[in-house]
Amino acid sequence: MLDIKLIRNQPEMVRERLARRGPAATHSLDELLLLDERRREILVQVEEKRSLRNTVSEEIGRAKKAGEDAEEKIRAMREVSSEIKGLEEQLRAVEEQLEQELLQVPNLPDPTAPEGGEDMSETIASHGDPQTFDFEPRDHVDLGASSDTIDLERAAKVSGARFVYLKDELVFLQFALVQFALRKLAGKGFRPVVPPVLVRDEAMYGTGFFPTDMQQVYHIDSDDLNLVGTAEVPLAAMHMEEVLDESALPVRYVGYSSCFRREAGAAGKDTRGMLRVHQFDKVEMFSFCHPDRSQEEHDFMRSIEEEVFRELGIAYRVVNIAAGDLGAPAAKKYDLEAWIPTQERYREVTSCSNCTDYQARRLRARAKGEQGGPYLVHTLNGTVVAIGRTLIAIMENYQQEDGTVVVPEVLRPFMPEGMTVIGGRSKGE
RNA sequence: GGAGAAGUGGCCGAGUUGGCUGAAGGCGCUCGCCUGCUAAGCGAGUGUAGGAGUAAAAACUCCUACCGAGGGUUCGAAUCCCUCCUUCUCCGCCA
Repeated sequence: MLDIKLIRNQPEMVRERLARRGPAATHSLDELLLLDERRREILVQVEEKRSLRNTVSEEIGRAKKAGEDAEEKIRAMREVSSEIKGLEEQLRAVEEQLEQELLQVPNLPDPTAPEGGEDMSETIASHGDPQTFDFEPRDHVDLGASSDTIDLERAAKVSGARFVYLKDELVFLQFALVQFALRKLAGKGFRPVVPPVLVRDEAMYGTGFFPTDMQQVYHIDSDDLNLVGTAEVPLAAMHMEEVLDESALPVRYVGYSSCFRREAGAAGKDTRGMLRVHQFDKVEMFSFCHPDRSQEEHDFMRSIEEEVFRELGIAYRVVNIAAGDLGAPAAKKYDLEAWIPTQERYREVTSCSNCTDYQARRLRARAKGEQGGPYLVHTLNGTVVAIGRTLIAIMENYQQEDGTVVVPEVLRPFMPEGMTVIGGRSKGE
C-alpha cells in the first residue's frame, strides 16, 4: 500500500512512477485524491462535534454533582450525538472506499527496474555454460518415470492434474536440498522457521496477495483460512502490528514450508511434469530491514541465490524484472533462471523482491531506535530453493545416457550413505 | 468438542454502584541536580495514530481517537450489554 500522504502531496510524481507499470496502474489516482479530500472534510466536522460533546458532557457531570438541572444541555447533546452518528456513518463509507481503492494500487517501481513489459527484463548476470550432452537428453518426466521417482499418473488419480508423488531417491534429494539450504542460510544470520501454512485473510492482505491475487489462493471456507502460496506470507505477518528494535535489524528468517497455488489462469501453461504444480515445498528467505538498507539487502539475497546454484553446478542467468512485469508489492525484482536442457532455455527457479515499505505499511510492521518515533521497515523476500523446479534442473542437467542422474557433489553429505545416483537400481522386484 | 476465568501504557499493577483517568502507584528509560567512584537520593520528562493551524520538510500549538477487536446503550463508557479474537484452568479426544 502506498502512503496516502505521498499521493496527496506529490500526485504527479506518483502518477509518473506508477505509469511505468502500465496504464492500468494509475487509473484510480484521481478518485483516490477525491476520496481523500472528502474524508478530511467529514473528519473535521466529526471532530468538531465530538469536541463540543466532550466539553458539554463534562459540564453536565459537574452540574449534576452540584444538584443543578442539566436537562437542556442533555437535550442539546442528544441532538449533537445523533448528528455525530450520521457523520460517522458517512466517514466510514468514505474510508472504506478509500481503503478499497488504496489496497489495489501497486508499489512504486524502483528507478532501476527496466522500462517496459515482460520482454524488457534485463539480464544482469550469468554463470556457467548451458549443459551439453553427447546423447539425446530426456526431460524430468521421462527420467522420473524410468527411475520410478516421479509419479504423476497416480497423483492425478488421487488429487487431479498438477500434483505429484515424489519417491525414493528424490525424497532424500528434496531433504538434502532443504538441509543444504537451511544450513547455508543459518550461517548467514537467517533464523530457521517452520511457519503455519494456513493463515487468516489479514495476513494475505498484509503481504499484498489480497485482493489482487485472490483467485490464486486456496481458501478453506469452513474455517475461513487460506493456504499460503509461499512462506513469505507467514514470515512477513509474523511481525504484523509490531515495533521492532532498530538495533535488531535486519531481522532475517529462512522458512521451510509447503506452498499451495491454484494456478488459475495458467491453463495450458507448463502442463507437462512438475514445473507448475498446485503444491510444492520451498525454502524461502525473508528480511525486515532499515529503509536505507533495503537495496543492499536485496543484492545480498540475490548473491545467496546465485551462490546456491553455483554450488549446485547449474548454469543460470539473473534478470532484473521490468517495471511492467513486477508483482504488486515489489519495487524491484530479480529472477534467477536455471538452464533446462530439454527446453533449451532458462526457466525461473528463484526470485527475490524488494517490497520497500509496501507490505510494512499494510502489516503495520515498524521499527524504532534510540531517538525518533517508529518508522516503517522495508521487507524483502527471496527463494533459496523451490524444491520441484530445482529437482527438475538437477535431473535434467545431471542426467546420464542410461537415464540415471548423478547427485550433485554438495548434496551428497546430506544423502543416505552411498546414494550418489538416482535410478540405476532395480525397481518393483 | 464440553465447563469455567481472564485480556489496561515498555513491564508490573489500581480502577468493576458510568462523569476532568491517556489513565493512580511502582519498575524501567531520558535529561538535570547531588556525589572520590558506584549505589542511593532529589527534580523534570517519558505512548501511538489521524486531523487542523500552514504551502514541502523539521519543529510547535490545538483537537480527535485508542484500556484485546468490532458493534450497542447513554448527554457521557476502561467501567453496562452483544459478537468475535486471544490466553489460562479442568474434562474428553488425538498426531
